[in-house]
Amino acid sequence: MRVRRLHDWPATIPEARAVQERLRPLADLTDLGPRDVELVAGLDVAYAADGDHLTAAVAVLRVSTLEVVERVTVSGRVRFPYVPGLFAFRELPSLVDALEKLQTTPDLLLCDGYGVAHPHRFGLACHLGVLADLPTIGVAKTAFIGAYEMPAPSRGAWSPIRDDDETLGRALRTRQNVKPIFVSQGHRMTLDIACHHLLTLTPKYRIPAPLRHADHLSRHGV
DNA sequence: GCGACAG
DNA sequence: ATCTTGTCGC
Repeated sequence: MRVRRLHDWPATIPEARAVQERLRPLADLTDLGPRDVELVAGLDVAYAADGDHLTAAVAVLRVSTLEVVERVTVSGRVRFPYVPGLFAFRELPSLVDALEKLQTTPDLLLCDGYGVAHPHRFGLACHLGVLADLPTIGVAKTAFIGAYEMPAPSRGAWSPIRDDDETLGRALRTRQNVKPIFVSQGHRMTLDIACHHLLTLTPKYRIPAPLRHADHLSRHGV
């Protein structure tokens, strides 16, 4: 699939911040998303022990069966340090390369990290959604910004992630008695519908199937 | 000013 | 993210 080139990859923190400010208005948080979602892609990046090389992976699954229909891997190098709030500039360059190798076009992208629940309301999921021009959901494994209360122990239970008077996402329990995942909107997807999709994509483990496959693919290959 | 801080 | 063993629970 094709990915829009809306900017060069910045090398400094001020440049990266400027890119976020410029792209933020392009993220759509009101669109309900596609009526039918058949193919969902999970994206993840694994780092080599040397801290310089990395592997970006994309796994596309058919929602109805959760079978993997396509896998793509790309090896690259770290181009940006890990800075909370600028995480996208570390992983997106290689993830975009991987997406461009994809033969199929997913209906929805699941990102490892936050979307709008971000210090400047433009996390990796929003960023990738704008560049790929596709609906995206941010799925994080640990809390970042905002406050939340632990949801009830049953699968499907959730509680809002809030920052003062705004709701930034949800702590969603995808498995009974297992700590929740942190969901936030990326692009062209409602928070409510996002959680709906995520529960469908998480029949057995804590992490949604597309992201589990991408994780394994990025570090073990296949 | 200090600490915290997606992966 | 990555470096790492055993162990509790469904």
